[in-house]
Amino acid sequence: MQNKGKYYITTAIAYTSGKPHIGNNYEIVLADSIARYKRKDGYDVFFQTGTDEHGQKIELKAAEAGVSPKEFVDNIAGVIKGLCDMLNISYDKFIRTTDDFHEKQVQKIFKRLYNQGDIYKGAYEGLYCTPCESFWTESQLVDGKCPDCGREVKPAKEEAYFFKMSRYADRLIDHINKHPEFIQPVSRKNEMMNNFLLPGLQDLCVSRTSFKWGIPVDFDDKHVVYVWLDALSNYITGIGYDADGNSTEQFGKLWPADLHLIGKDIIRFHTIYWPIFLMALGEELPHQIFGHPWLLQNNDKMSKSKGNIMYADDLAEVFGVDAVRYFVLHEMPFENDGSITWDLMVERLNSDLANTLGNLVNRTISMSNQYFGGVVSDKGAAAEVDADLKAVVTGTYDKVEAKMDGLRVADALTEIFNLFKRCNKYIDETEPWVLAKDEAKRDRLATVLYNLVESISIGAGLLEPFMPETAARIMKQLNSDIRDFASTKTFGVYASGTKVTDTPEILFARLKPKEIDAKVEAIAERQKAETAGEKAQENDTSVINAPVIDIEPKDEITYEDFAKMQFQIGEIIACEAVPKSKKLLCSQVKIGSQVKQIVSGIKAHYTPEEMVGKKVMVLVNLKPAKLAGVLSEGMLLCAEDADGALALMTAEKPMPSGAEIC
RNA sequence: GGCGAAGUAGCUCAGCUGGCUAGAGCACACGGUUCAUACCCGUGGUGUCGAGGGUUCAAGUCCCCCCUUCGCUACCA
Repeated sequence: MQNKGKYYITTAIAYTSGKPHIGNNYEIVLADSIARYKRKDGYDVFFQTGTDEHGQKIELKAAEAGVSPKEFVDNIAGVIKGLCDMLNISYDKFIRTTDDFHEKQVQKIFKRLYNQGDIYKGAYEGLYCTPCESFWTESQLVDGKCPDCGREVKPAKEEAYFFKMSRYADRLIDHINKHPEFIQPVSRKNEMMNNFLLPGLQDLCVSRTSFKWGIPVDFDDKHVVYVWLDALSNYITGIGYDADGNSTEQFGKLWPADLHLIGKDIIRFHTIYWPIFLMALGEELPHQIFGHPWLLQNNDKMSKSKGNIMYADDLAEVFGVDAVRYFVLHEMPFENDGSITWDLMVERLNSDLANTLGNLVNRTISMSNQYFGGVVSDKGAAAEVDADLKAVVTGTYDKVEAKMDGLRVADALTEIFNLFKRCNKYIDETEPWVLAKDEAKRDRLATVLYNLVESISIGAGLLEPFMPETAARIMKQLNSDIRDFASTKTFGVYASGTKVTDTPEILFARLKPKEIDAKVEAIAERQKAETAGEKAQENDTSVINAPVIDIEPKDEITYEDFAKMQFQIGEIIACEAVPKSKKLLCSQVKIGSQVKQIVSGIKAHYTPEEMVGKKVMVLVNLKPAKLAGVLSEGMLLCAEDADGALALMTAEKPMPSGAEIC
């Protein structure tokens, strides 16, 4: 194949807060298939993946585990890299955001953007609404007041750096409109335009002072660079970008990226903030960003304590690496989420891999051995039925190519399997076992088997980017080299007279769903045991390493300020979800002899049933307000942890409804 | 509440700018075959194309309204 130019593809970098499950690994298998395909198709491919290793969550998790953040991420990054290698991921570069060169460049980038005036510090002082905990731009204010609650906005207390997004918004809108392929699938493009770009972009906070585990802002070391400027930059730092203009030759060659493959949850950051950062740096924008759907396990939430998380290494142990690759690639639709279960895995393995492909290779080799001692020769005894077989087989590359151009990887695989199905049909059409009984048809029989071996070779050549091990195993049994794409378009390349193996190996063994039950059960038990172990460990270290949370201090208040607030114990006597709202619960709260209706955003943490009967802390004299159209006459108080989990405040000893809290 | 997507055979889904008797895979049933991993090949669907209106010679495909599910977003006192 001629050189078609460079192709730079990336995945999102994986967050090192824990071991990723199969739903996370899906992305990198998809990226690997595309990378291998493009490479084989004549592109000079550079494929980068890696890990995102900073942030408060990791700082906390490391503290919980009683190790330094660096030790923590070293461990997880090792696990993630191990999974990549296990899955045969052909990455050219595995970048870690704790890599020295990355950290240095992020600092330089930050400084440069600051010097250019794209990043500014505390410019929002005076436009911060404390009750709403929101920053507002001048244009968003209504009569100079908070557009949400109508109250005065005050100077911000949190010192932070912001990126002036609005400066580039129009250019980005223009770019998106002129490049319809930029955001894939297109439905995502509309979401970005309608929700963020057209209503007006807010500036983005790009630094934090509330935790330390990050890249320090070198000219103001109270601050660390907040996630996106750090993480997204990996796409350029990994290939030798330099913010001072001394980028490497490699960077000049590879940038802009041809494809950023990411999950649909982070499309906003890749299609809005990242392009704008690049514009600010004067670099070209990536050609395409594909926000792929998710691979879900049933509709069941995966959790370790339930023992139902599917990890790539467990799956590979039961089914084999290529079966896992096949499954995630085949089962994933282009736009909607796919689902994975053990039963579905078994079904796909049996029908596609064992029956259609494995059995085809096996029966072909068996016949060659049986009739010709394994020697496959083209005797030129053609017949009419051969024409269609050859047409289908040699035409498959073009079909696959068309699908891959549109990133329709699942459909590309289907085309390849259609080739194998056509081969099975060809066996029925030619009936080699009948030919074998007639000595006069020996040449014809040889030719039929040659045609089959040649067809399988072509199919294996096409299959290689998706299932590299399988392709290699097939060609080893056929005693020939793997085919390049060019030679999959010509029939008759397999060397006539080659002897295939006389001990055909089963490529994929059929499985019965029951056979894997025991293995699945063992995996579940192991996961449960691990969580139990982790919990025990947490308890052991909880006294010395208990995680703590620091929040931004608010202004000092006087006793008079405090005395204005009336807190009482309230008993929740009824509770129901607020219709048409996703997060709100509406409770009837008995406070002394009166009953107040209070709406709270805690649906994700408590069910209405759980709420009823609780005696909780209530701020009683808060001005009533309507939430989602429902009147709320007070506030239930909760504690909130770093992950946003909520816990209602209750009295330490039983207290009657209405008791004052003072 | 705003914006958007989807609702097609038991299951998973294709059906582009409207056009001939609405398709594929899996599962199921029957028939054929035996080289092969009880495999392969063939045959089999009266599906209200979510409900109801409308445009048109013609609508799963366009318009209106409704229902359901999902995504993004807002609210979250």
